[in-house]
Amino acid sequence: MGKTFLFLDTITNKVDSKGRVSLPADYREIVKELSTNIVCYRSLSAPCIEGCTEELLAKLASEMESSLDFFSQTQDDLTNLIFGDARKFTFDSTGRIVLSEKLLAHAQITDSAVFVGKGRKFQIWSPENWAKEEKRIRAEIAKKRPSLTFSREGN
Amino acid sequence: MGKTFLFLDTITNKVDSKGRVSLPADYREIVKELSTNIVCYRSLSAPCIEGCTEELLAKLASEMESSLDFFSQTQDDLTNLIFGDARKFTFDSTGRIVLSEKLLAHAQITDSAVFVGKGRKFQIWSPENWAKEEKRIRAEIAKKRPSLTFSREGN
DNA sequence: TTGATTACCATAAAATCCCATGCTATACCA
DNA sequence: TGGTATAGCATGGGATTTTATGGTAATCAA
Repeated sequence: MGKTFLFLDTITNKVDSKGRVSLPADYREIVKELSTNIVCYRSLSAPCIEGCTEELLAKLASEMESSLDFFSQTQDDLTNLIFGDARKFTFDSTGRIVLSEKLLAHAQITDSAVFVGKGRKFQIWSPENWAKEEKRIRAEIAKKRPSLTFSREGN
Repeated sequence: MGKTFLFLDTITNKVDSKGRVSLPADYREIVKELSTNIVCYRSLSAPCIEGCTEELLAKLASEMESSLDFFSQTQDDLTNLIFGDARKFTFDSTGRIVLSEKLLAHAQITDSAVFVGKGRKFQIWSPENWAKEEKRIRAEIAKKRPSLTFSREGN
């Protein structure tokens, strides 16, 4: 059934005055392969845009579809937040999507966007925020698992 | 197999003196794709209009038929309310539906309508009420999952 | 016939598509 | 191995299509 796919790598592309960005070629490949679409929304936990396949969101929707959930208040709140914010993004023949003003503002992106693969999902950051975030993550990891650090050349 | 479809995004359109509103293009696409209809009714829990595909209501109806659980009586009452209130809305060649006085009044909509995607369903709010509601939801979610909140400075 | 509802036309703005160009990484050949 | 051809990708700009929305005509019911 579900084909395996992973959003990987970290790629920086330019955002032009119309808000257009090239979706990394590998991501486009996934979309075509699964004949699905890309869906993006403001991350709830960080100043970045989050993206995934429409498929993944649809699965979420199906789980909330049963009659037991039809009238649930909490479900209602959650779905409003997620689906109300998310939007489908189709790319043109040259592989670009147009990010909305709302998303760009949330991620503080102006003229460059960093795509960061996260497996089933991916994130889009401004170069500045991503630099900070990456540093934070590495520091966090180093703190939690000092045994993993073996060379200092990276930092 | 049910095709995947999702009502997404938050879109504000004008309501003219006749009660006409453009159904967002993406929503129209879904209706055409599934060759179904849009059904709207007064929300039972909020001052807004709720909408979904005719298909979904049909599914809800069959689930109620076979549901024997403890709460079925209550749910039965709720579905009665919905089915009694719901009406089919077809859009014209320019993509507009005409909302009834009853629905507009319930949602306190005068000259602008905010469509909020909820996955299999969507809601229609007045801009004022939606602003309040969105604030309420975000506060609610933040309370329940404080780990999700972030500060703009980046900690 | 009159009031109300529904269908159709027109226009401006916005979103989308497509062509052309430059760049980069890989393949290929001497 | 080094230099060059090639294919794929990113990006700029302009043409085209869609969409929202105001207005008018046609249809229906009382």
